[in-house]
Amino acid sequence: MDELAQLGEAGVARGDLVGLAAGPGPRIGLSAAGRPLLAGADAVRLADEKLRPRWVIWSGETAATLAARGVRLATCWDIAAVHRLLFGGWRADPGWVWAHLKELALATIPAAGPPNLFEQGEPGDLEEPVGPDGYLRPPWVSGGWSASPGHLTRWAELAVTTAALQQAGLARLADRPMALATAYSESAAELLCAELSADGLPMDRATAQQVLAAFVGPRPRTEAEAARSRAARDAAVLRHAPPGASADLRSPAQVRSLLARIGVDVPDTRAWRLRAFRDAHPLVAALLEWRKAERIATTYGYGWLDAHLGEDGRLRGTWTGSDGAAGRMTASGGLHNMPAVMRRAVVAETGHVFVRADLGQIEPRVLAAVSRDRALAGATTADDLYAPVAEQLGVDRPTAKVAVLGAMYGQTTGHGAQALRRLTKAYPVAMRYLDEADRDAQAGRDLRTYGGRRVVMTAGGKETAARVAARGRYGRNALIQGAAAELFKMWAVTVRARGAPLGARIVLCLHDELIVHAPAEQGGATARLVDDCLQEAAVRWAQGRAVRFISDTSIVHRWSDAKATAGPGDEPPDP
DNA sequence: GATTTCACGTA
DNA sequence: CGTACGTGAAATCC
Repeated sequence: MDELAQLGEAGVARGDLVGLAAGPGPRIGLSAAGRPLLAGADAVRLADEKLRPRWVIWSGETAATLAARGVRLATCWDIAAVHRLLFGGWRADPGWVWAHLKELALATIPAAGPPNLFEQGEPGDLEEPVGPDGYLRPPWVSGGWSASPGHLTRWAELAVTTAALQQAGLARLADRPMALATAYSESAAELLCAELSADGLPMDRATAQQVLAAFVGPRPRTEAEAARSRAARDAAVLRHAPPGASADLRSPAQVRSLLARIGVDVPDTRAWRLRAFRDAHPLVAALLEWRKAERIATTYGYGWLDAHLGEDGRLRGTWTGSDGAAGRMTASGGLHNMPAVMRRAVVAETGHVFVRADLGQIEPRVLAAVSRDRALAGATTADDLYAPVAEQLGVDRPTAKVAVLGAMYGQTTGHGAQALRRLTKAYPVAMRYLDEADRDAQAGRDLRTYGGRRVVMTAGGKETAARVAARGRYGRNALIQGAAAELFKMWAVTVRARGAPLGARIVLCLHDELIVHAPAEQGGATARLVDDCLQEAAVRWAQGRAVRFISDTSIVHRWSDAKATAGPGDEPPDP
C-alpha cells in the first residue's frame, strides 16, 4: 500500500511517535518524522502490524473512532490520559493540556466559540492551531474543526509536538522512574476502554430475565401490572406495621417515622444500621428484603436490561481509563456494580470460555512494593500474606488483617491501637510511607503515586478537624489504590497484547479482576497467559523489589461459577 | 428544572 | 476497618 511505503520511507520504526488525527471523514491525518500524510483505515491497520509505531492520539475518542472502523491499534500515546497522569484532575482537552505544558495562565485560556468556527474566526485560524498569544486557537480545540487534509495532518503533527513535551515533563519526575512506563500502559488502557465499550460483556438474556423474575416477578406487560407488582411487594412489608400506620417505603423520612412507631429509633434508615434491629421486629427484616428487591427492580431491572443489553447479547457501558481520584478504571451501565446474583447471566458465547482472574491481597502487596519495605516484601512470598504478618506481630490472623487494612485506610474506630504499635515496629518503612502520605494530604500538599500520577489535594472550605482527617485518609488510600490501579492496568494491557493472537479478548475489568473471553480450545493457553502476564507486568512494574503478586485464575462458562470453589471457611475477597 | 441527599451495588 | 465509583428516587433549591 502506498501510505505504508511512505511511512517506511519516512524511516518510521517500531515505537516511533506518529501523530494520528481522525475526523468524521474516511481519511486519517498522520504525521511521521515531520511529514504530513493521509491514509485510510486499512493503511493504518497495516502500518500498525508491519511497523508498529506508537500512534499519538489526542484522546480515547480517537481510539473509539478507529475501533468503530475496525482498527485496533497495538499501542499508542494518549495525550489526555498522560495529561491526567502528569497534572491530575479530569479536564484534558487539547487547549487545557497545551496551556499546562507551555506554562500559560489557565484563567485566560480562550474559550471555544460557537461551532461554526473556521468561517467566522480570526485571520490565521485556518492555517495554524497555535495563536499569537501562545494558546491553541479555539476553532482547533473545539472539536468541530474542519476535516480538510491540511487540518488533519497539522493536528496530527501538533499531537506529536505535544507528546514530546509530555515526555520531557515525565522525564523531569526524577523520583518516579516508572512514570514513562505508566504513561505507556495508561495510554494502552484507553485503547482497551474503547474496545470494552464497543464489544460489551457477553450476557444471556433469558438467564438474566430468569434472575429478575425470581426477585421482582415476571416482566410487567402494562403500567397497571407494574403498579400491582409494586403494591404487592410493599404490602409484604406493611402488613407488619401497626394498625393505621403506613408509609411510602421509597421515602426514607417516612420509613424512619414508621420505624419509630414500632420502637426502632434510628438517625437514618441505611441497611447496615437496620441490620442490628433485624430481630427486634418482623417489619425490619421484611423491609431489608424489600430494599434488595427494590434495588433490582429499579436499578438493575428490565429497564436496565433493555437499555444496556444489545440484540447481540452484549452488555455495554462506557469505559474510562482513569477516574478522577486515584486512577482506577470506571464503567457506566452498571457494569461495575451489577448485583452478584446477576453474574449467573454472564455466560460465555458458544464455543468460548471465560478466563477470570483476580489479584490476591493486592493492596498490602502493592504497599510492600511502593514503600520498599523489606520485611513486608518478605511476607508477600506467602500465598496468604496475613499468615506471616500475624506471626510477626504475635497476633491471630484476623487481628493482623484488620491492623494492616486499618493502617492503609486510616482506621478511626475501634481496638487497633496495640496492633498498630506492633505494626509500626515490624514494618516501619511501610508505615512511614503511609504516615507521610497522610500528613501531606492533611496539609493540602499534592501527592504523586508510585507510577507518577498526581493526586490534587484541594484544601479549603470549612477546615474542621474531621475534614482534615478525612483528607489524610483520602491521601493515604489514594497512593495505595492508585498504585494498585497502575499495576492492574499494566497487567490488563499486557493480556490484551499477548492474548490477541489467541483470539482472547478482555471483556470486563473490575479493579482487581479480569474476565477474558476466549475460544474454548484456547482456554488453557489463555489461563496460563493471564498468569504469565501478571508476572511479566509485576517484574516490569516493581523491578527488584522482591514483591510477589498472585492471581486466582479459573476457566469457567459463567461468571458465577468462578467462586464455586470457595469453602465455608473462606472469607469474602478484600477490596 | 437543576441540584442535593439518601441509599446501595461493586471493588 | 475506609476509600472510590455509578445509579435512581425523593427531597430540596431556585
